[in-house]
Amino acid sequence: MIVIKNVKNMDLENTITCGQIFRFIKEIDNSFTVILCDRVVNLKYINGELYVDSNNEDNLEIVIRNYLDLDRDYLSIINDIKKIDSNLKPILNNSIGLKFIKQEPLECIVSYVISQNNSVRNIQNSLNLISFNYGEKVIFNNKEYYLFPTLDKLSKINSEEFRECKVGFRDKYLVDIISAINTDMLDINKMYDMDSEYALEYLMGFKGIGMKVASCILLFGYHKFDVYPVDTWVKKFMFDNYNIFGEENIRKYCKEKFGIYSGLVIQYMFNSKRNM
DNA sequence: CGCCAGGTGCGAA
DNA sequence: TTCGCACCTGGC
Repeated sequence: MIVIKNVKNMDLENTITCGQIFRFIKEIDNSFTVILCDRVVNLKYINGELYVDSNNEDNLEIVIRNYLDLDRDYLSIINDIKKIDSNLKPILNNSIGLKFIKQEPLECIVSYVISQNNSVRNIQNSLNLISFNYGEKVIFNNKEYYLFPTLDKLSKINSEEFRECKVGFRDKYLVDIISAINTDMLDINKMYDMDSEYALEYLMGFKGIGMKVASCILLFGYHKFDVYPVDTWVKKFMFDNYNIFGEENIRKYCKEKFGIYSGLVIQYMFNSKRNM
């Protein structure tokens, strides 16, 4: 167990449960157990201190600081956005403490391909099945957990085996995309350096990745904050509050108004549906 | 039962 | 280029 002190403006529950990640467990003591790519961690936030327990304590503070993006000043970003549009104050105040989790690109890509036309519960179920069947077993606090499989393991799963993990018609997309990653046709490292617009087009060149999924991958897997998934909730919000209708109009409006913060603003809008 | 879930690919106009 | 539709799965 380690303690990370002086963690300001942290809404751990919202950050974990707002839909960025799928593999977490809310414990009865209000802590959260989260399965990262290489370890299982239990997180508890009390009065500005983050208590972190894990089966693997190597570089634990660094790993968690990076994963939860603790060193970015989200409060000043939120204040900047308020200056751009004061009408967003209620939503922004509601999102104080929401961090953007730095996900592993590979798991992020698989997760969001599965997410298309799917429910959160089904997505979680599929990802847990894939991990159970093909991932490394980890014992933590006397319980068994399964890490998300490595690329090598994933690349050996065929479409029928994916179906057994209840991914449905997305099986073929997964096989093809994972094969592309494995052969560097889809270079998941190169995307860090790509311009957002280019990276979107690049990802959408693969079947099973449309605008929504590509946006989520770049926002959550690569922290490209100028990319924004426009979903049904955001559409409703924009229509109700700005009388703007249609995905393209929403994109244009947000890009002009919020620029490099567009992705954050959109996520705050999405997040607001949960608590307001 | 039928409908829908943080969509996407496909074929038809 | 745009439009409508089918699609695994599980919950309601």
